[in-house]
Amino acid sequence: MDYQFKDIEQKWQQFWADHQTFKADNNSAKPKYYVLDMFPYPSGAGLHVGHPLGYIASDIFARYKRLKGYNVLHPMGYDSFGLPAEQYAIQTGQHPAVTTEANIATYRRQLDQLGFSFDWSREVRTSSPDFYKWTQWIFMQLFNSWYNKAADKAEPIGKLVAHFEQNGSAGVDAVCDEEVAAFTANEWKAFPNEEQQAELLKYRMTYLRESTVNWCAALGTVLANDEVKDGFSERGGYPVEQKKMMQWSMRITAYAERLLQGLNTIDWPEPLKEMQRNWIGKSIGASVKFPIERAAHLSQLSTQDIEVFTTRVDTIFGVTFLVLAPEHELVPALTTPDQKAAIDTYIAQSKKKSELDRMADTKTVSGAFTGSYVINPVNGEMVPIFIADYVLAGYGTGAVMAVPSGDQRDYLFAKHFNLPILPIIDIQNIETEADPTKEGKYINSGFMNGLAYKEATAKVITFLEEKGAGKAKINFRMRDAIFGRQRYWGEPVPVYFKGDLPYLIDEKDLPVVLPEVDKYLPTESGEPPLARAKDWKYRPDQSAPCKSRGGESKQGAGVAYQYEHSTMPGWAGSSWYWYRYMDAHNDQEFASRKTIEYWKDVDLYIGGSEHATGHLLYSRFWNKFLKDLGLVVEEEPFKKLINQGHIQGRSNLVYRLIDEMGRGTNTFVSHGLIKPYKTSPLHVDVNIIENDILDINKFKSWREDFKDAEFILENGKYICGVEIEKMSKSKYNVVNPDDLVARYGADTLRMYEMFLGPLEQSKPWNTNGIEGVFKFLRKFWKLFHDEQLNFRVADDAPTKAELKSLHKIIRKVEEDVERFSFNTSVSSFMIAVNELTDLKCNKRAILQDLVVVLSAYAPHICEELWVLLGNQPGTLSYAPYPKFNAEYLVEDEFAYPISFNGKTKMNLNISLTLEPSAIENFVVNNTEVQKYLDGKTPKKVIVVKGRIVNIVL
RNA sequence: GCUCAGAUGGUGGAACUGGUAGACACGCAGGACUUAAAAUCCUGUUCCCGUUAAAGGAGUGCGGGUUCGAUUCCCGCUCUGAGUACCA
Repeated sequence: MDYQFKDIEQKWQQFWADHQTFKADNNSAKPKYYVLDMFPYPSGAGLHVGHPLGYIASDIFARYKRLKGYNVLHPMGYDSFGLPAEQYAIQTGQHPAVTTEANIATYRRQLDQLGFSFDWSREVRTSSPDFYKWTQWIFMQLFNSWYNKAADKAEPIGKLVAHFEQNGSAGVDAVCDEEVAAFTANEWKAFPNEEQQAELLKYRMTYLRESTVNWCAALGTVLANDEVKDGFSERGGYPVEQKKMMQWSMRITAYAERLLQGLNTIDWPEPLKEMQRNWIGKSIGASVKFPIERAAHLSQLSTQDIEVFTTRVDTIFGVTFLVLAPEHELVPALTTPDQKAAIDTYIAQSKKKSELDRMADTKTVSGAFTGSYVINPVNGEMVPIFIADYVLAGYGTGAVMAVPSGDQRDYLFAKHFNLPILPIIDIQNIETEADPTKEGKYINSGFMNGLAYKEATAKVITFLEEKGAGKAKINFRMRDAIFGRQRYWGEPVPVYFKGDLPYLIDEKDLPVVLPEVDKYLPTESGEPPLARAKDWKYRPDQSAPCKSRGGESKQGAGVAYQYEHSTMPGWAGSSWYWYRYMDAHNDQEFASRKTIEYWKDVDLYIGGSEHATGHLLYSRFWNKFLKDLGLVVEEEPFKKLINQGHIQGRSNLVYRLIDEMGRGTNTFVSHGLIKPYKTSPLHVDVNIIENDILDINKFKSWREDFKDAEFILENGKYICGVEIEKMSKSKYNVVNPDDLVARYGADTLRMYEMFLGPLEQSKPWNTNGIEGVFKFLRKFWKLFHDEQLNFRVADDAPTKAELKSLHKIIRKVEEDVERFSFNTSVSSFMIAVNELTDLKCNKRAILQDLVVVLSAYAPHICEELWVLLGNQPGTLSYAPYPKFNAEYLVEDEFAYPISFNGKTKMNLNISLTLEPSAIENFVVNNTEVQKYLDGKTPKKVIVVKGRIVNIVL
């Protein structure tokens, strides 16, 4: 039979599904290996040809590891909460669950036809109540925990309460809100419960507080920093403004240092680690308090000082002014009556400036004087206070000490406002710009004069600490993550309110299921969509008895409390989902201790780098938290991570001739001939084009108005123009895997996607060349068949040449897969099959091993041939990978390249047993070499055994 | 601006620790088979000069350097892509 990929692929996909061939065992004597893909959001558009790239790579790896004798966990699921389904629901009234279900069905069909070896019995969906029950449960653990800096880990809140009861707030070293109260043990015990709860909320790992959020009015929701790009929402591109709101937050900053340090222990791409480091943004410096000069108008001011953060506390004698962000809370109080007008104007001005303007315009210097002064703690000098929008309210303390001699922004500001610029290091050159040098000795710096950078910094910090005016401090750029979204299609937060205070619902009442609503929009009063749910209230007294506490059932008319109306953000479910795959159907725990101890962590994670500062950071955070509570065993969840590149679209263009009136005609000019004509380019469906040549008939029937189109051809063909851009429907450049599978089969598509180039490289999709892979598979099929296409393999002993081809590929694939170089293995498979075809090899001893080696890449055709070879159906996936034997590759001769001054001129066959001196002798006396030598004696002869001979003339 | 990644034929790419640059494939050209097409097979294909299948020369973004020998290492630059942005 000929290679009937359609029948073969359907048959084996069915077989794998029926026999659960890839079901992983939670208990095995084999070593474990966990291969994970970033699970997709099931969008309505389905998969395009770029999506499976990473899945194909991980599938090859997973299949390879099975052959190598590992117990492989390779699951798949759906990150199925998200905005598009909700937007669609708003437009159509269709429940997001319905849309999501339909989209998942499409995804599943598309994934299935590519022959992935997923263990579908473990499928997860973040929007399913069985799953989000545990997302809510983890939220509850976060609510019930605080971060103990002394232990450097999160601990149950009960431990903190016990401390309060014993010692009051003294001796607590926690990561918490800034304005926590100080109290004794007795005071604590005397607090009413509400006050205790309010105080505890300032310590919890997830907490409620008023924060400035990115509010997107068009989407009716709050966005995370990484969902905002240049002042616009990443999704939809709507304007985003700053707004103060009560919001759930996650105390990820507690883990800043551990998140940073952990990066050194994991095998991730360096650029990705760098992105996380920048995001965490650790800077080591000092905080300094500048006492406010007590001018008459400041008598009412509550605070004594202005605190700044600086990384160059050594330059403090060079401070000639202070700058506050316009939004700084002390600005109104500091402003003197005669400066009030100027300050108000400036604040109004900078408020008007959008985020975008502020970024675009970094050159113009602007600011205003408050009229007030502070005292420099090191020398008692009066320092004027300005406001300017180059200081950001959200970073550090929102105030900086300005050292114009060392900082360029301060320098420009000083020039503009005619403020003094004081050099503080002897070698500083501040003629035209600031000089931030750390070399040289200090001058104009009081007790630091004559010192070098290191001693000076140490000395000034000691001085400030003794005076109580400052201390060494580490500052992080990373902020706590806002955890609430004013949307419908997300996990409900398992919290209800008594007055203003949040309380967790009882664990036995999990999951809090998303209620039905009439519309998926915010209410008229601006409440989130969940506020629309009718009679959606929590009645703690009516909830069923809790067995673990042995409580009694109290039926009756309990008080009804309001649930939290915001839902969790998109990253909630994806921050722990890999644990659920370990034990996907457990209804007692998010995953059992036993399975977690077995699978531990993800050995290989493949996905896009766009998740660097979102999903991948939040996942590490939750993992560390779960580790602190002893719920999981590893500090880092993803041991090794590979970023697959992005597949860009490759658009094809036709060129429509424009007539004298400037109107488009129905004549199209081939790309190579457009120069003399006036044309306008037009996107054309890439699916009616092959090798950039337009199929004219298909073009005519593609769109009604082109049915009478005429063409100006070159060499009888219409050649299209090419442009690389994003893959999108409007550009007609979307290539659907379904079409390619129908035409060439999944095995061809899988191998072609790998053949395209290195996995980690981004590249435009180009279907040109897929034929080469298809031909290869047919050639492979033919090895097992005679001229009449009857299956025929011989049991003869293989020849040396055949064994050499086989063992070359056995070793090559091992090496390539281990270093994720899938493209080079595909080439090597082609070479092997070309060689065996030339050798007319149809020996079972060779072909059977070749089938095993290729099966990771092209599983369907290999399963079919495996059975034709007489093996049990379904055993191929767990067959042992053939053992490489170096003996078959041993050569006794090598064609040494002979080069003169590094230029290769010829090759000479020389025995590999010869030693360098003998080789030199042989080469120099060779008549051909003599010709090149032309009677001269070589200055030097370099011989590298088994590699090269270089003759220096 | 800063950080990171990259640049090799007409195209995708290969060359793993410095050792025959262009493997493998696409495309193109020519040929075989065929009434024709598809499929298949064969030959050629980095560029320049040139021919009897000669013999040369240049060549991995640009300019230097180290080395017997550099796509690979070092220095300086150009361009492309990604991330980030007044971070004190």
